Amino acid sequence: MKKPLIILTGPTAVGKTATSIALAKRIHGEIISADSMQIYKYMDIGSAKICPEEMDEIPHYLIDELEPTEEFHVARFQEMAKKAIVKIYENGHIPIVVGGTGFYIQALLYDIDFSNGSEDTGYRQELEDIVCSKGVHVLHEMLQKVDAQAAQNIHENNVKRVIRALEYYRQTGKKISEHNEEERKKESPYQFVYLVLYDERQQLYQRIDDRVDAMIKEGLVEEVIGLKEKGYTADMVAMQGLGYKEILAYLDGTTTLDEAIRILKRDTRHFAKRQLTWFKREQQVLWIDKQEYQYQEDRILEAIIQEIRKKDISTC
RNA sequence: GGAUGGGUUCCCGAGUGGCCAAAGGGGGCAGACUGUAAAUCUGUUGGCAGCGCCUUCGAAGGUUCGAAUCCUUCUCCAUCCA
Repeated sequence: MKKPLIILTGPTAVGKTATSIALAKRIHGEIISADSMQIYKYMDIGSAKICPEEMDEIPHYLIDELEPTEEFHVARFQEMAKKAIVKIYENGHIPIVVGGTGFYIQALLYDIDFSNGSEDTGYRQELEDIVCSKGVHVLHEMLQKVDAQAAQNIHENNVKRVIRALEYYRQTGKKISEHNEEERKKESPYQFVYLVLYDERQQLYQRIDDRVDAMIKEGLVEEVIGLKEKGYTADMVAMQGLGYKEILAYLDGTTTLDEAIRILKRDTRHFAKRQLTWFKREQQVLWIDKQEYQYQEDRILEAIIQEIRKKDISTC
């Protein structure tokens, strides 16, 4: 019998955190955050991180584990999350993966193989130089020569992905398109329930706007000033998160605060849309439409519990 | 009251006789995604229907084979002079 794994996700600001705590308490779960930003220390307000009081005794993993200077990526997430899962099983509890980073969830759920080498900064730099001097088309043609399928899948303007495909070939001698093809066929090693909290667009966008306003009130600007004072700069991955890059632009005098807030709201909406697109194409997801339950938390929770029971996962 | 500049498709904004349903940007909508993913990238955006038709460039008239583009009047906005 496969081991149980519950995934509770959805677009940003839909209300995952509150529901996750209620669920964890109900089914003896422990929470693993699948969030590319909440892993970082000192970035609390902008990442909408759950605070210790809200956790309400429920153990949380992958929150506040890294310094903003550290790099975080899928492979690392997967490694850390798998360790957390083992620990939770040892505790006799059920792991609940909560967070909005669909890519990370997929990597964990299907145990995608990322074992082939680490990034080769030298080679990447070399490729970036080619883009600068000769343009994106030349780089794309290089990919065309070694992996025609990948070249067809990846638009030449998507330099990051073209570089990764080239890097993959260089490190492994294999085509990334073939690797992806194989990984795609994988079956999940878990007995899982993939829940996506959903709300209609208008409603969601309103919540996003309200949440950004609330973040400003809670001191997002001060938080970013603090990070700046600690020496964290815009070029670090952590500082490219929503809420940080926009406020940083304001602090650097590039925009006014009002403009920064406007952009932040807009970018967050765009982000929510991308998340929804991702979940739509994921297999076996169960959508929990909040409207259907009149936005009542207890009814939403009941619906979730029912879905979990259908999968024969113990909820005692 | 006079002078000048201007009113363009959801918004900003180009276009000064045909190649204009109208550049470009924004926003919206849709999509991709297998080591930066809160990132990166793509498509689409008047209506109906098969490169055809219909409505659109402040309003109404006019010139012309043909107008968002020229003329007339009206209207609104901006700035300046009284």
